[in-house]
Amino acid sequence: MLDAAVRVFSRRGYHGASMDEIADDAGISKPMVYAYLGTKEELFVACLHREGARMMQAIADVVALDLSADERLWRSLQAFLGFVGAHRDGWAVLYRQARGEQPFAGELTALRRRIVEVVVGMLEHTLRGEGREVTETELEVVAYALVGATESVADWLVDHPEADPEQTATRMMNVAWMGAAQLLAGTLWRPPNKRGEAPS
Amino acid sequence: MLDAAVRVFSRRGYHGASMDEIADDAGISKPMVYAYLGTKEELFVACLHREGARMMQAIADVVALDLSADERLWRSLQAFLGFVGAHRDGWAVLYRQARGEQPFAGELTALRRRIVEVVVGMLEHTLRGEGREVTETELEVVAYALVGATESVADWLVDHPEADPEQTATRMMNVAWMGAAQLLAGTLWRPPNKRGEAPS
DNA sequence: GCGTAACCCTACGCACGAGTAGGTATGCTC
DNA sequence: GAGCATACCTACTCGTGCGTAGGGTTACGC
Repeated sequence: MLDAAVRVFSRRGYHGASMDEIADDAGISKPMVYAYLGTKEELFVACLHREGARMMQAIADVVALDLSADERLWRSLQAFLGFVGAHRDGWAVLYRQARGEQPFAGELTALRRRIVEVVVGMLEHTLRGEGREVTETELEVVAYALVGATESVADWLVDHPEADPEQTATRMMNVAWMGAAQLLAGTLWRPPNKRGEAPS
Repeated sequence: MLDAAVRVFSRRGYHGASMDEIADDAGISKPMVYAYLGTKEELFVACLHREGARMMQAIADVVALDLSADERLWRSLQAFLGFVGAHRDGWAVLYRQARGEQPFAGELTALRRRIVEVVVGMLEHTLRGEGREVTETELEVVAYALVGATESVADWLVDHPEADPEQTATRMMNVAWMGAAQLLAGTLWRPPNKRGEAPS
């Protein structure tokens, strides 16, 4: 039922998808779709929520495990990339469609916010262990960078079906974690200060 | 003229924007829009090309400079984030709208491909200098990760107008470059191999 | 067998917006 | 000043697709 909607939305885009086609794909008629799931907008939101919840679940399952910081990150990346690999349609709906349409951008932002919070939590947890202090904004930017990097690689993965999600996760680690490891160790990169600018 | 189109597209989205509104915003009438810029689709492509070209130019200008690897990356990040900060509408059109719509996804993929190639070039150039060998795929994944991370941070920047693009670029460096620095130095993260999996 | 109710369909109304036809004003040529 | 071209607008046609009204079909009660 929702599956059909997700398929069609992912093929045609939100606007390109007609309720007729969704009904057709689901093997029922249009009024039934309206009876069960309401308007097109409600239907799309329902898809969004289900796919989003599934994704969060896949990640949360891994984060909940009691693992070392690096392995937890690696496993999360695997979970995320694995999920995207296995639910390409859902991913397309979530990230390629929802983002552009104002009515849904908010939903997506909320989802992403939850993911970022998970990542911030992981970073914070590790930092606490190391006894270092970092500002909230700092963490947020880093988390956004990690999440964005992973999303981008997920996109790449969708376009390269021959690639192995697990190996890709490992490659991600080679950028993300090695960078984060430096940060956690307190090594900072500083801009060259040639023109005598006053540091903030 | 195109400016008005970019504004409206960024506010309403591709489908949400009506030619009437674009004409109105531009201070002319609809037939004039058709006379000057053709159909809605052609108009959008024109916006895409202009904004894309501007962005590439902003980056290319910096990449062309003869700089050390880290400073070049940092300056590129600054150029990119600075551009996004200064052209939020254009960015919204490019990345939030074009991505979801099949007719334009190709254009965007091409643009992104060019950016990735620039990044791959930077990485390769540096690696050559270090005398190390890495596979093309490896580089591509890393480049996608960097580009994605930056796009994501750019999005964050759009939603946080109070943030300073330059400082944000520096923060990005703290993830991207410190990670890349490890890679360039040949330090690799390897997955824990608890369950006796055969390494590939 | 007939009423009735649950269920699902075909076929439509209606709004919206892309693209255009035909008219009007302003300036330029002779 | 008549003829003409250029620049622009108002007002329309027409397709498309969301949402629904009203009809057919099956199953059950009496």
